[in-house]
Amino acid sequence: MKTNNKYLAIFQELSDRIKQGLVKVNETLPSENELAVQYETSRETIRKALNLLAQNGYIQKVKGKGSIVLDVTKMSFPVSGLVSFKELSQNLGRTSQTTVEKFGLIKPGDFIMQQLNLGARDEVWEVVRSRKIDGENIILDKDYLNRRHIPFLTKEICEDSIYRYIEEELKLKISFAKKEIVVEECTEEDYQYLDLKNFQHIVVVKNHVYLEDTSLFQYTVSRHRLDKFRFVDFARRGH
Amino acid sequence: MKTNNKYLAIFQELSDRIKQGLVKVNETLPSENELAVQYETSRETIRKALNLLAQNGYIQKVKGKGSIVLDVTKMSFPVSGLVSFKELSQNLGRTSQTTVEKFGLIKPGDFIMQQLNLGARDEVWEVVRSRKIDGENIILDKDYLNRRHIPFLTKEICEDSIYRYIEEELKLKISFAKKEIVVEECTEEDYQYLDLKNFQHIVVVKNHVYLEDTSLFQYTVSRHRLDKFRFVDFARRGH
DNA sequence: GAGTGGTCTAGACCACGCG
DNA sequence: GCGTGGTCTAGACCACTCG
Repeated sequence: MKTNNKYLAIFQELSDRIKQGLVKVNETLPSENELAVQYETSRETIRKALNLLAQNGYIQKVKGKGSIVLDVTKMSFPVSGLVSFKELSQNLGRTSQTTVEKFGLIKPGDFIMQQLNLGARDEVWEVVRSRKIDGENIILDKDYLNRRHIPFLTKEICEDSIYRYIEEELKLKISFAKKEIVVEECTEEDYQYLDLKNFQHIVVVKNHVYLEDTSLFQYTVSRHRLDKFRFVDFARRGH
Repeated sequence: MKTNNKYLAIFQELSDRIKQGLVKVNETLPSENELAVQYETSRETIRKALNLLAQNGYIQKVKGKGSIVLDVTKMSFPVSGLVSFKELSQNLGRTSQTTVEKFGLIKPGDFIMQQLNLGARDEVWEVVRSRKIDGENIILDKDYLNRRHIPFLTKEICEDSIYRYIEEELKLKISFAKKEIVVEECTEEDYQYLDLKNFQHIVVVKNHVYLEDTSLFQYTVSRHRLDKFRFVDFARRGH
């Protein structure tokens, strides 16, 4: 939202135009020199903006030719990166509902202690939430938050969005995550909280989430019913 | 492998050091100004290298402090991005074996025509390969390659690596892919070629792969046995 | 040969963390 | 106040595409 940054503003403007289809797919953008004149800035600043566009799949830069606009409509919606459920469902525009199934401050067991690099004295917030989409409980989110970073938390916050609270109220900066996707057998807990039909397996997304100062503050497990799971990504081949 | 690029060379050197543990986790790298002196280059060039390190999860840059080294050992290895099976299994260092189950030039059906944006006259190479790891057939790869881009192909090439052939022999530049991960019910074909035990579902990774000139040349479906599937990624939260 | 993007430079000013 | 990374500039040379 900051408009201090010239290159971010340019990136926003160009990506919006591409998303809205105002620029034709497979045609080139104006050259870097032209853009530099148009935006009254230097070429390096334009290049920063264009590199962002390329990283996010909006354009393909070809040496000697120009920056070709890619078809971004077919992507439907990239769900890679680090996005909270509330942000995700808002983007999807689907009716969704969150139920807090478990909430409390606990002394972590060995597994969680290890996942969060905790000492014997540390406490964590344990939050288990089910997500209902189009009338079915489909996702079970289990969060473990280090109390050192999140001293205070309520059930009401968890019903809304933990990330919103952390970023807007606590002013902490969530920075990056190590993410793992695997498939596991359903547990009793899954059957208890989700509408699982006859599925015996469940897709599990595990996240270790870090703050800007590189401290690990959250371990999250997101369990998705097989038939409703979808992960979309844009990948570049690095040379 | 090119060492023309100063910033790439610096990125390689620094990432190697971090991977080998020669730099301590949670300590900072030398400052950008120091590195600029050490490598006899300008600060912007150093910053290009450091940005690459940050994007790939090696460091976290903090304003006013420095570039903090992250623990890259716990990542095992990120399998995101765009990597062929041969490259992947080499990185894993596991015994693996590829069997070409089907190979030929076909007139594509409606579905493949749509996936590859083909016309009525176009032909595609259809390649079905099973991958045996540690004695079990676990992955079924189905590739569809546009003959306009790959005029010639042999079974022997498919037994080795199609990507190696495309990049090293044909000198084509594979550039980016749109990737989707879902879970589907097993098909007859899955049961025929894979050691599926009693699993009823299978993880499916679908890729649309593009060349540097943004032309779509390949549609790939990679079907993984549930219990052996694992996807690891490093994600940054964009603001 | 003209135009494109890719790399690199040497400087400048700013916002932030820390003592 | 000092050092850090973040942004921005104006210029340079190169490799590449295309007519």
